[in-house]
Amino acid sequence: MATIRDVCKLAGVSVATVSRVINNKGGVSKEKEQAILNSIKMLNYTPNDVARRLAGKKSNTIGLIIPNILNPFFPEIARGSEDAANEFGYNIMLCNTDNNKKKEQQYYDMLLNKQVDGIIISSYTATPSELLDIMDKGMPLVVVDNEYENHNIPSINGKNQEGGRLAARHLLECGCKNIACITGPMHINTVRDRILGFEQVLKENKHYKPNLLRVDDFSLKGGYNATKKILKEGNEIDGIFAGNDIMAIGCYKALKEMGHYSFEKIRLIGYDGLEANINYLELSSIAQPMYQYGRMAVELLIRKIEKKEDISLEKIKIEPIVVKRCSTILY
Amino acid sequence: MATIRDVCKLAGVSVATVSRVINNKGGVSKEKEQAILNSIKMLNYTPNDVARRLAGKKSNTIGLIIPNILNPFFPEIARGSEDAANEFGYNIMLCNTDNNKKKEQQYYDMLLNKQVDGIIISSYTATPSELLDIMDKGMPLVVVDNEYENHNIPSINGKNQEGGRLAARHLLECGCKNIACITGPMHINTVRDRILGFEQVLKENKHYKPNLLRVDDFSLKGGYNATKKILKEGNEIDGIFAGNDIMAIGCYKALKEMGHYSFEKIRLIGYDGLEANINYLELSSIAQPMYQYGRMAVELLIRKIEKKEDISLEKIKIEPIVVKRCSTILY
DNA sequence: GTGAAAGCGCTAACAT
DNA sequence: ATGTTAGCGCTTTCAC
Repeated sequence: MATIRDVCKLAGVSVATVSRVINNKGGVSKEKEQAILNSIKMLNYTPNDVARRLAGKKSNTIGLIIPNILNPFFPEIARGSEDAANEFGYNIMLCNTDNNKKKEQQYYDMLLNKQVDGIIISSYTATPSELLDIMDKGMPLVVVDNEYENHNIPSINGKNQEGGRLAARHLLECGCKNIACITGPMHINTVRDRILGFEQVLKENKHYKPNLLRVDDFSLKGGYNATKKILKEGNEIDGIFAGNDIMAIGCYKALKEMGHYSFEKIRLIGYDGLEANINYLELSSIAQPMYQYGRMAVELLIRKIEKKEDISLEKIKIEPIVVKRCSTILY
Repeated sequence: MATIRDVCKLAGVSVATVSRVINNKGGVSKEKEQAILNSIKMLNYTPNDVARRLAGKKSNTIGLIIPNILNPFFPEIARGSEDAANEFGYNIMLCNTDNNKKKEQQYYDMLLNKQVDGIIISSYTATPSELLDIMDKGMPLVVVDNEYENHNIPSINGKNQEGGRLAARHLLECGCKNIACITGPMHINTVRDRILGFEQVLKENKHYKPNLLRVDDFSLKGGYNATKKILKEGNEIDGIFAGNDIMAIGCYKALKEMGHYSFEKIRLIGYDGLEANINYLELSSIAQPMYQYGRMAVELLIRKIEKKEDISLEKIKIEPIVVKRCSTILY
């Protein structure tokens, strides 16, 4: 690979002048600039990112810390981040933590050590003080799919309470009166918010039934088991709000096995609005634009990295929308 | 962050001695070694990867080039790679190409420029000579989910012909006589091989019907459309081999819409064996261990990176297995 | 406008 | 066994 020295020899100038040109610093005569540009073309020269980084510049790399790329929620965030990063000339470093604090910590260290320019993190387990520590070390950071109310940590998050309200209202509009809620672990902020909004609307409409709430794994099996249980207990149910689309699929499976082949008697709505490839049952869902979350996180990060803007107060909240499909709208 | 100089000052030795210790080069007295180790602990020192790389060592980073992380096939490869990489102290740089040659080329350049230690690539479009060029530049490389017969390019790939044969045999065993094949584009090597094996077995059993082959997009919609077409043409069909699981889901959807709610009259088998979360219809499939592909690719790469082994002749071929589920085995 | 030279943090000859 | 020093490829200050 050609180095800056090859270029400056060929162009008959010093390294400093070449550096000025490749960094658009100005103060270089037209002739020399042209000569340098030509030499760069000739040699097919690209400045070495590693050396640049060591000399105190950017590494053009962003770390992406997520729980698990196998969870269909995260590829959308990853792809959104990667597309945006690519447009700005950055690469994405992918880190799966399984919500394991030790792995998470290990990745912070690796990313700091590799001197990435910024970190995007989606985690149920990260505490505000851990994140603030990272920011204090001068590492820009944006949280995705979570937020920290009383701390200056920039984040992109859906309005989960509002999403819960939308789900409740939609099921009520469908005529449901006995609505169950089958959800993931309540220690997850987004989950708690969804339930909060959901129950609020039910209470307002006098349809709140506390015994129709079931907590289980955020997985297909979790949705399946919870649904089976709640039905076997003999509860009268005519609607289900599932904590996410994967659980909703599990619910559907359970319903089907118990003889509910159509959604006539029991309506079902999920959360997230996963891509059609995955939600091919076309279950209704409260959709959030995860791909955009990824994009926005990168854009925010880059405002900080490149323009030194203070983004610490930016807590972006995205409005969810109801996607009405065949599990709530009957034909 | 502490540097090697902070450590050597605190320990009262030279940088070289510290370097010897952190690289386990030996030839350091017990006392000094202990002093250095202590200083490292005190200062919470970690050698800077960027500086190390610039001084001619590894960057502990591996590039992963795939078509699209949104395609449920690739998260498994990504997660397998990442897990293995992590165990060896490496990070993964994620690159989505959409099988676009320009993006692919751009990523090669970025990864070379970033001086990653190796590249894993899954691509329908990359030509052998492009890949050999990269290897010639001293960049270790492993191909996943593809292989190049007459070139010394290391690869991890499923035995696709064998997979096609397994699919055909299984459908025949189920009593199918008029078996359609709905597949993705034939310019993809893996696809061609699957069809080859599939047709071979049908021919051997005198059940080959050339007019029952349909090529469409490797997507849910592709499977859906192809199935509708083939049925509307009035073909007598009692079995379908779908090119991958996503297409199989599309087939299922079409079958259902055309009145085939069970698999009694038309059996269906897909390919890949996607994770249960995604294939919750529990369609039968010819399964390949994509997660392992990712792991093995990293392990191979690291043998080359760390032990300088010649891996250019390693073309690993993985045996697929038949996963019999409710779309071929009826209860 | 241009160049020489120091320095980023580390490794590896080469000396001692 | 240990230290000195010259790079790795780039940026940037400081002279000129």
